[in-house]
Amino acid sequence: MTEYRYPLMDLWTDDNASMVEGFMSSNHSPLTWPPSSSAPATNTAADPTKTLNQSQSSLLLNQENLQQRLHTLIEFSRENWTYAIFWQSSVQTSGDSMLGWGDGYYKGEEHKRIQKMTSSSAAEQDHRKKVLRELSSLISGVRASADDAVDEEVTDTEWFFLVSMTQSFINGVGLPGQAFVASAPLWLAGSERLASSSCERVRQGQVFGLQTMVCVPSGSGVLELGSTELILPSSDLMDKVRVLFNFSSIEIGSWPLQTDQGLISDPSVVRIRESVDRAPANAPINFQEISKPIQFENPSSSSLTENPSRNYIQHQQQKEKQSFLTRDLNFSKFGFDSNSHSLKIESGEILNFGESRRNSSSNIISTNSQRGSSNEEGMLSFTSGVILPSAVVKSNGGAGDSENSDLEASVRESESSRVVGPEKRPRKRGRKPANGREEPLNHVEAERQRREKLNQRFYSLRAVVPNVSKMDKASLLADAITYINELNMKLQTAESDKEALQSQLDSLKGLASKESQYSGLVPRLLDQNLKVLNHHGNKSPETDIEVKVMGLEAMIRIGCNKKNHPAARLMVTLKELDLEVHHASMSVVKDLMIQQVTVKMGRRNYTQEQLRVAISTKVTEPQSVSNR
Amino acid sequence: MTEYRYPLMDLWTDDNASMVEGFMSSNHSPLTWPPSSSAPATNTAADPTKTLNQSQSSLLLNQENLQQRLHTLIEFSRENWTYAIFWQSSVQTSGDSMLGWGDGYYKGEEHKRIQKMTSSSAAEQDHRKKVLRELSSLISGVRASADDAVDEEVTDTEWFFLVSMTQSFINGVGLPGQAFVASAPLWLAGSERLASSSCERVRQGQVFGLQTMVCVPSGSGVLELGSTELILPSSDLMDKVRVLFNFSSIEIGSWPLQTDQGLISDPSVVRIRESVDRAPANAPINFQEISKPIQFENPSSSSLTENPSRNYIQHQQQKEKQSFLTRDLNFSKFGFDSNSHSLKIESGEILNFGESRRNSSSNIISTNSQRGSSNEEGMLSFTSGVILPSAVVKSNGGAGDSENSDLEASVRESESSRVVGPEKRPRKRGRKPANGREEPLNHVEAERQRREKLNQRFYSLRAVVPNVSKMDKASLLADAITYINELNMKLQTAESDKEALQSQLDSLKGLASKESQYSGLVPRLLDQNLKVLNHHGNKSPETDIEVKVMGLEAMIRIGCNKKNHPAARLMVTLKELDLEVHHASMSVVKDLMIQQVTVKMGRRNYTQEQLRVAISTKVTEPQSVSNR
DNA sequence: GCCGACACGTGAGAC
DNA sequence: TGTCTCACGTGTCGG
Repeated sequence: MTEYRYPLMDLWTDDNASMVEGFMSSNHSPLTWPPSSSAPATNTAADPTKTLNQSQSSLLLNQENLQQRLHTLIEFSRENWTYAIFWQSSVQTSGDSMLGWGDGYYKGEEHKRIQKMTSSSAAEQDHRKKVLRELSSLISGVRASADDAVDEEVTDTEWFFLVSMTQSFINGVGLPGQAFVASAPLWLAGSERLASSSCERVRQGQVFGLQTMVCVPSGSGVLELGSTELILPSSDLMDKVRVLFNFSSIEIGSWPLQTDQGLISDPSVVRIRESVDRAPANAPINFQEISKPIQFENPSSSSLTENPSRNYIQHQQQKEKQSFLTRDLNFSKFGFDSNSHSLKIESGEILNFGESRRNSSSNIISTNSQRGSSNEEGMLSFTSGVILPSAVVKSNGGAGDSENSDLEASVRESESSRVVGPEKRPRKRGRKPANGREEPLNHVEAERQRREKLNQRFYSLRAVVPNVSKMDKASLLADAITYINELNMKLQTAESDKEALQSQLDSLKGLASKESQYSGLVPRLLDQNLKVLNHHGNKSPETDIEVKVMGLEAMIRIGCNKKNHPAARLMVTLKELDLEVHHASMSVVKDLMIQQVTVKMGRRNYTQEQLRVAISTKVTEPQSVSNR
Repeated sequence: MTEYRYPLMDLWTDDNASMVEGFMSSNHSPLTWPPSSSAPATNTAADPTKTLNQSQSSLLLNQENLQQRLHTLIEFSRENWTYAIFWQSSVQTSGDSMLGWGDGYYKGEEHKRIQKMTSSSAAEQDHRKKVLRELSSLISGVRASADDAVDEEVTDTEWFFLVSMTQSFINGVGLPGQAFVASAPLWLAGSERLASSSCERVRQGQVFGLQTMVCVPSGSGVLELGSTELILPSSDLMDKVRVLFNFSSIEIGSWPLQTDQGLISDPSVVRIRESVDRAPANAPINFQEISKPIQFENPSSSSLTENPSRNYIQHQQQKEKQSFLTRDLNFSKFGFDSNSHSLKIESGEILNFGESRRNSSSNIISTNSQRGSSNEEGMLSFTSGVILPSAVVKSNGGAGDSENSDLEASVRESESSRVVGPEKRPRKRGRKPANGREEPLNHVEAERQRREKLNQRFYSLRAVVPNVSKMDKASLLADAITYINELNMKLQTAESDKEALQSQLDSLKGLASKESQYSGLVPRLLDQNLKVLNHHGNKSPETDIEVKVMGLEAMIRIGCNKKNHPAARLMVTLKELDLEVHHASMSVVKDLMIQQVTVKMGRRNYTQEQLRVAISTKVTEPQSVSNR
């Protein structure tokens, strides 16, 4: 595949600034999380050279785009989700798989703004504000008005969302982990359900006012949604997730309703159950230990493939090796060094190893400003550091964690553009101090960042446009244009179809209502169908299901109303459960259809109860989206 | 509005070349008009300063995008349109309004390829080929293999489309003009209807095999569609036009069916009725006379607004004034000068006055290669020249007309990159011949064109993405991304709604079908569904299907391999066909599954053959992955 | 060696 | 004033 690589960066920092500002300052609604909020993500692999190869698969999650998708998912959903988080999976050097913060979008609770604080005490509130204030002060200098921040209340869910950034789940731990390992969505609705969960995080969510939490595995991670409202499972959400997060691999079309217990086939996978959540808070963060073993600093040991662009990276590493060391060394300072108040984030600090070359005058460590990169060869695997202080609800360690690279960037920036007092360690190496004039050098940097930003956008676009033929920028744009046109077209067609159907329906309704005989039945049917429109699958009352499992064979007998093609539903269900129909017979008596099927279990073995539950949930669901 | 201006260019010429090639050469199907075909357009105003202001309204039609939209409109339409043309409106200095060629997309007649020539005589065919050959020779050098062009037949509609490029309509003349003036769509269906039209063009269309012609006013012009098939009016098309050509102003939502006569409120508007069409063919084209009075050459007389960017234009004009003159002077040569054989079109010749500055080394007249610009301050209003030879079906005047700026571009190009024999007039002004070395100069030019192309794409993207906030490139990209996501979302929602409605409808139909009176609607619906079903037709070999229809009941027997859940497929198929299962039985013998089903037909009545085809296509389809 | 695509540094306009 | 965006010419890489 000879495609051009676009550097995969996360975000441009002007949006960062707005995020911080939006969250901190009082004149913005603190409940509306700006679209670009994010925090360091976990990377997909600790070895950057491996990640480089991965980055050439064009389906990689890219942060910006991720944010957009989360945004779209939440805002266009019928249900009122409070937040969405994408937990990004990664493989540690130890071989463990881990889910860490990928990106998140916080919408907030709509009607809670007035009677804001329901559960949290004033002390807790003070604590939160304090943390945020410290965080804010760390990033102060972003805007002049940042000092008067955090006088706004911090809602429970807001806080829950915030601290989520620090969490991670190893090897199937917790709700996201379970969903990921089982490759099956988990839907917890109802406070009791949440409260009784085995997942500490879920219980905490319940404490913070959540009533619904959902985890949907999707591609390289897990999508988590939470709501303070009670939201029942619907295929609608699944469809949306499939559309927005279609990573070609995972099929989430049909899924039995599951609790977070059960259905995890191999219990041994859950190794370190909740150990993360029980890690001590306030643990000092020493990134030094963690970043050291990362191969990134040892280019000679990671010559896996002779990828030409990889040579760039290595070359880049050679040049910047020492800077990395110093950065990592200084890294533990963040959040504890009160001198960093004066640090300033310049817009557009972007981690930029994805770019191929730099000319000699610019061996800059252009770090990603807001989030650790989760998707490019440049990512530094700070994630291993993120694991440690997870679930830190107090002290600035937790919150500050999300800002580490930001701070790093600001450190670098302060070196390059401002004259900072001498440090113990030779921090200043990042930039050649003298290159003649100083002003154009900054300009150069700014321009570089602008280019970077643009490229970032390009890559994001690349991710949402299917079938981009030539990886070429121009072709990409052209394809995007045609794609948009096609989408408009399809949408238009779909909606005119919808209209036609609706009118057809209306006329039919008019007819049907004239019939005296059916007038009793029609309203019910309509009702039921309207529910279908709302995508809530409720059981029709008069369905009885009998399942008998005998060894590898099973017998299923269902009696139900003949409407809505129960035979099709049952057969599709069996197909999805991977049950091979051995014999089947359906008969209709008046309005009742009786189906009797014998199946052979294929690769999967279900218990009688599992089978019964799966079939009954699936079959009584009016609408299955499995076929299309 | 403080937005950055993107240069509004029409097309990049590599696509041009492919267009010419695709149309000319024999190894490409000549019926498939490449997506980038186009021809000189009329401008929206003769005064460039006015146009400049217009160009800052972001809704301006841009050629490339126009082409895309036409493409989309045709290809995604249910009906089988043969071509689509957008007639761009413009205001002459005389105050007259005029519709001229904006852009066109030719799809062709699908099944006519074999028995291609139906009406045109061999002489006519020769004539067409000759014209095309001359045209081809004019542009020869584009590709090495361009010499053996035009041995393919030129179909009637192809020719009709081609000569349309030369036509224009003043003040409500002709079908497009009437539609434009009346702001109402005109739909002519049926040969008689066309033949009896007052519009010469329409009658000619009928002669060339069209059965349907439609003109829909849209924004700054009129969209014309034609088809060799009989297509009855539908709101579907109108909707599509509204979506694709939504210029915010014109509402074409509901409209009475109208002929081309009548409904023009002010008959006086139709001033020069058909005078254009009756202009003598073969009239020599003297652009000199026409281009002279155009204000464009007289910047001092057009100081309407003190737009800063306008200063650029004027400055630009000052610099290039003389070139324009020479160009226009030389213009009449095109198509008659056999010496121009050796001219070459290099890719990416773009009319480029929209760009603000050029450094001193590049006072180039970068002309638009294929089409005259219809939308930017740089447009030359060649349209006034185009009027004259309109409806010229013979002589190369008609066809060559569409290539004038192309030729101009090639002239310029030949000057810049190749050493051409000395011309009578000082053509060479376009480029400073010496700037030191020669090789990097070409590189510079290439790079410039590449940038131009990119900008062009950007602008096109800008046109299809609504609500682009900041005109900034990066923001544009970001907005495009969110827009795509939103579209996907909406589409998904719409389709699930559609599905829900459909099922609702199905269930209701089940009820209503008991009323015998309402089977009149069925055939159309059925047809539609069968088309959908016939979309894919790969049958697996060892499936045998037996269908017997007896009145309202039908019996289906299928024997096939038990793999891939044939029962589920059959049941889903029956569900989709709205067949109510009365009884079914499936049994497996070794690898063979035998299914036997009796169904009752609901609202739809199928013939035995219909049912058999529908079921077999559907059931033998392994997986229907309609989306993506 | 030519061509296309890209990133880069740079000067300049806009706010 | 700085900040941001842009177009331009150039060096360079890969096909």
